[in-house]
Amino acid sequence: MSDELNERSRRILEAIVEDYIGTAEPIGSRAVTRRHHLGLSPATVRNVMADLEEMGYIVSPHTSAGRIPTEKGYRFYVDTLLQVGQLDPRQKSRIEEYYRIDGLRVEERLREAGKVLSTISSYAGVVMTPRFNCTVFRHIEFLKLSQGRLLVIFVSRSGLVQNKVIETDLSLTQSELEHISNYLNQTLSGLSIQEIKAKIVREMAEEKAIYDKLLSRALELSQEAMSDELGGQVYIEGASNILEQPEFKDLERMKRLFRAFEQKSLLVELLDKSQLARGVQIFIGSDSEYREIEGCSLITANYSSSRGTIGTLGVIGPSRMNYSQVIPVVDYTARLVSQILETELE
Amino acid sequence: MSDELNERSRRILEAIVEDYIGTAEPIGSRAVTRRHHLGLSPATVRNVMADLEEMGYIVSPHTSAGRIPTEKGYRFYVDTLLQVGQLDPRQKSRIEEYYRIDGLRVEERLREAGKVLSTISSYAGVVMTPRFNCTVFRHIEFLKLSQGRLLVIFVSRSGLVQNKVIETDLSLTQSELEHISNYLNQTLSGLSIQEIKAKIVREMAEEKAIYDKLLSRALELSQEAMSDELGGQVYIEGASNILEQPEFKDLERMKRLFRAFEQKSLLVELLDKSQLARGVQIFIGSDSEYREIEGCSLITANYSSSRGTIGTLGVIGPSRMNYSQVIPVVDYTARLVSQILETELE
DNA sequence: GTTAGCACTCGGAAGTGATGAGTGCTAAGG
DNA sequence: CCTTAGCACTCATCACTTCCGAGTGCTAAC
Repeated sequence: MSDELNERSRRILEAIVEDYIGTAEPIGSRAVTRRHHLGLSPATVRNVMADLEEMGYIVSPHTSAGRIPTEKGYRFYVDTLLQVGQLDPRQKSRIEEYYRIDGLRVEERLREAGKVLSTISSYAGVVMTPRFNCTVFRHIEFLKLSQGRLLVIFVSRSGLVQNKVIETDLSLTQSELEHISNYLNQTLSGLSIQEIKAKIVREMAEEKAIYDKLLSRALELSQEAMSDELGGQVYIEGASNILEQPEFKDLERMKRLFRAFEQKSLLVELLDKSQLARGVQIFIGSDSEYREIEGCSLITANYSSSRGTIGTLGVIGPSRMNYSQVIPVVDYTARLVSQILETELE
Repeated sequence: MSDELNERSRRILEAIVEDYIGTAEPIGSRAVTRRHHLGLSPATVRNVMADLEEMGYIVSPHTSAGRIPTEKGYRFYVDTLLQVGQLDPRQKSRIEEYYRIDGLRVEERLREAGKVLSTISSYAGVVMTPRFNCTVFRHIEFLKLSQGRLLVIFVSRSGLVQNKVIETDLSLTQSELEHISNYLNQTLSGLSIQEIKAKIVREMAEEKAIYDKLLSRALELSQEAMSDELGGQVYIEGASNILEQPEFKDLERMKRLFRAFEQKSLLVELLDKSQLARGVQIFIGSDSEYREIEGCSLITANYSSSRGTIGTLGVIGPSRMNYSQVIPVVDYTARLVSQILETELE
C-alpha cells in the first residue's frame, strides 16, 4: 500500500500535512516550494499533488484553493512519515511542575492529569478511570440503606473508592453485614477482581458443602456487588481549550463534538478499545465510524500499575493536530500517572 | 423604586420582556401594539419606551432597531411583573417520568436531576452535591495508604460517599484504625457534622482527662478528617443544549461561558450563596459581578432532607430565559429530589 | 521528466443601492 | 395635557456587482 508513493511524493505529502497543521489554511503548490526547498518548481509539485489527490491523500476544498489532507492522508502521515522525537525536557518539567500536588484523591489525580494534558497540548484532555475489573481489591464495606437496598463501597489497592447500590432479598442486620465485610476483607485482600470473581464462582459451586450460613451469604452478596462493570468513567478536561482551534468556528461542528463529550458512551468505547493495545494509540476522525467526532483525532496511552494496564488517558483535538508534539506528551503523562499511582499510594 | 413606573409603563415593559424572551429579536413600538392590544398607538408606546430607556430598563442595540431589556429590566420583570403559575401537570409527569430510575447512587441521582432540568428547560442543568457540613453522619472508615497517608471514607445518612486523603504523623496499624473507625461509628451515628465538630472540640478540651490513648487518637484523626470543606461538587448537565440558543452564535461569548463551566469555582460561589436562602432564587447576569456569565441567568432552588437544606440545583441559561416556565420546573425538581433522597434512602 | 507560460476558476473582500423596520420630533386633535 | 398621525431620518441587512489574487490544469518547450 505504501509502495504507491515514491520518495518525492512522500516528502510533498509530508510538507502539505505539516504546513496545514501549522496554518490551518489549504496549502498550494507554490507554498510547498517556498517553505521546503525540494529543488522542484511549483508546476512539478502540482503534478505530484494531482496524483496525491487522485489517490485520496489530499483534497482541495474548491477549485482555486490549495489542498488539505484527507483522513487517509493523516493516517499515512502518522503511520509512516511522522517521526516522534523525545519529549523536550522543558515540556517535561512543565508537565511535572503542573502535576506536583500532594494529598489528592485518585480521582482528583486523574482529573488533574487531564487538565495537564489539555493545558500543554491546548486540545481537550481525556481520562478514563480504572475499570473496576482491572483493579486490585483492597477493601469492601456494606451499609444498609432501606429494606432490601444496600450500599456497597469498594476501595482498590491504589486508593480508588467506588460505590454502588444493590438490591437484595437477604434481610441482614447491620452487624451481620459487618461480619461479612470483615470476612471478605480478610480473605480477598490483594487479589485482583478477576481472581475474586473466579474464586466466587468456584466457591459457589461448592456451596452445598458450606455449613456457614454467613459465608454463603457473603458469597451471594459479593457476587451481586461485583456483577457489573463499575468504573470506566470518563473525565473531559479543558474542552473549552479546543474552541480556540479555527475548525470550531463552524458552530454545527462544535455542537456535535460537545454532544459527543456529554454523551461519553462513544468515548468510553474508543478508550476501551485503546486499552487493549500497548503504547500510544491514534484514532483519526471516523477511523471509528463515529460521525460525531468527524474531523477529530484522539491520541491515547494507557496508565498501569505493576499488575498491568488499568486505565487510559489522552488528548482529543482536530485531526489537524500537532501529532509530533502531542504524542510524546501523552506518552509521558501516562507514565507519570502510572508512577505516581504506584509509588505514592503503596 | 418601583414607584417610578406607572401601570402603563409596566405593561409595556412586560410586553417587551416577554416578546423578547419569545423571539430573541429587538422589539419595536409597532410590535408591542400589534401583539398586545393596549389601546395605544405606536407613537405613544414610543414615548413610553423612550422613558423606559432613559430609566435604564431597556436599550436599543442601534438606532433603527427595537429595544431589548437590560439586566435592570429583567430584574424588574422578575421581581414585580412576573407571575409564576402552577407547574403544568403534563410537565410534572414528564419530569417524574424522566426521573423514575431505581438503584442509583446518590451522585447519579443528582446528576440525573441535572439532566432532567436541562432536557425540560433546554438550558443547562446545574447541581451542587451536598456540602459535607450539611450532611448527617452515617459511617466513617480509615484505610492506610502509605506511611503517613490515610484514606478516609465518609458515608452520609442519605448514602452519599465521599473520601479524602489526609496526612498524619500518628503511626497507626490498620487494626488500630479499625478500632478507631468502630468507635467513631458507634458514638457519632446520626449526628450532623456540625454537631460532631462541636463535640470533638469539647472532648479535645477535656483531653487531659482522657486515659484512653486510642480515644485521643480517634479525636485527633477525626478532627483532621473533617477539617475542610468536602463536597460541594458541581455537575453541569446538558451544557450543549444551551448552544441552541441564538445568543451563542457569538463565539466569544460561548467560550466565556464554557470556561466558566469548566472552572466551576464561580458557580460554586453562586450556588453557595443561594443555599442560604429559601425557595427559588434568581441571579440575573452580572447581578453577581461575574463577567463570565454576563447575559446569563441562573435559577436555583435548594433540596433538603428533614434536617434542612443540603444542596442546590438549578438551571443556567441566557438572561432572555423563559422564567415563568423554568421557575416552577426548578422548584418542583428540587422538591422531587428532596423527597426521593428522603424516602428511598431511609 | 521538468518547467515556464497561460487561460481559467473561484472564493473573499469591497462597494453599491434598495428595502424596511424602527426611531424621534413636531404639530394637530381630543 | 395627553395622544396620535405624519414625516424625515437612521441604519442593519440583503442582493448584486466588481475586482483581486491565489491556485489550478494543460500545453508546449527545454
